[in-house]
Amino acid sequence: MKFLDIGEVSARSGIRPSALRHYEEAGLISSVSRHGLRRQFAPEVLLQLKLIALGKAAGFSLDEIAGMFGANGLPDLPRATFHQKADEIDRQIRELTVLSDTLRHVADCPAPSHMECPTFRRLIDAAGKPGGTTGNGKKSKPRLAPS
Amino acid sequence: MKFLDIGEVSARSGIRPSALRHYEEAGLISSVSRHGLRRQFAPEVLLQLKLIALGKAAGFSLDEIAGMFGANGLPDLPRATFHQKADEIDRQIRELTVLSDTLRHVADCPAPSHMECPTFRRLIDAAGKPGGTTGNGKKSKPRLAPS
DNA sequence: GCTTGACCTCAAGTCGGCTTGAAGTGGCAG
DNA sequence: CTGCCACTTCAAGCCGACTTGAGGTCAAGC
Repeated sequence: MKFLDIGEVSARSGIRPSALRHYEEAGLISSVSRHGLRRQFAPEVLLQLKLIALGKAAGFSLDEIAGMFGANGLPDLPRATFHQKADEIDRQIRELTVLSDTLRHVADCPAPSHMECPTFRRLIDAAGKPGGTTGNGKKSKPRLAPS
Repeated sequence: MKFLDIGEVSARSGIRPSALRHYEEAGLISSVSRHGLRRQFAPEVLLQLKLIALGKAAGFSLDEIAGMFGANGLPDLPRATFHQKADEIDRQIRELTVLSDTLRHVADCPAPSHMECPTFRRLIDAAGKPGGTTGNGKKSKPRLAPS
């Protein structure tokens, strides 16, 4: 069995060793053994890391991700939870769509004051509404992978 | 002209006074005057705050948002910039769509090991690609509104 | 057998976006 | 006039997700 040491995992995943150690500490991944001091990772970890990246992109915290995909990398949460997460993301998508539309409108609308443009206000109002979910306390923000 | 003091803005927007002061300091909003010590806000600030919420939901930092919509609340960047931001957001939307699809798949696919499911792997691979876009390495994280 | 260089641990630092706390101000109801 | 209480400022603290740095270990190549 060919294991990977942290440098190789880092090179192949683009994730820094310090972050990988951090993930291991957080229980998101696990090394199969040590070679001397050095962690040895199974190749599957690369796939797990993609999953983690995905979760992060969705705005989940490392803890949440750890909950979804155990250190073994296999998802085993109640299906309903995933649907719920997916719904949450879909809501986020709708908001982003509004934002995108709004930005394009702002770019194109010749009105002197956007605040008075009905289209603009309609767009913004639409953004405010999405489902009253707004009271929670924390939202994540995803951007793609940190280089 | 009827101005709002910070408590009223807070009540109407759901944003804490401390956050509003923070926004003012960051140049995202501005108070029109003071009544004694107290900031007086024009009612338009409520609309501006929606814009800000929108921007945050999109993952922009406060600085970026301040850049898009000045303290006057009026966007006055070069139109091309807005189109560019919109394109960026559209890209983000595509990524989130993949994630949402993946989560639903995970919830529904009966395969014993997702890692071996071709659909799953295809989705994950798709997610991995979106490549080098912003390369910035950091984006903010929105979870729902902080209560 | 000694150097090298990739790895190790642990503590502390960083950054964004606020929140919290202490100490002060001042408009307005009574 | 007095007291209240919402506001004010400023500094410090917090959280998540890492990064950085100091000091240490150790397998392998010369």
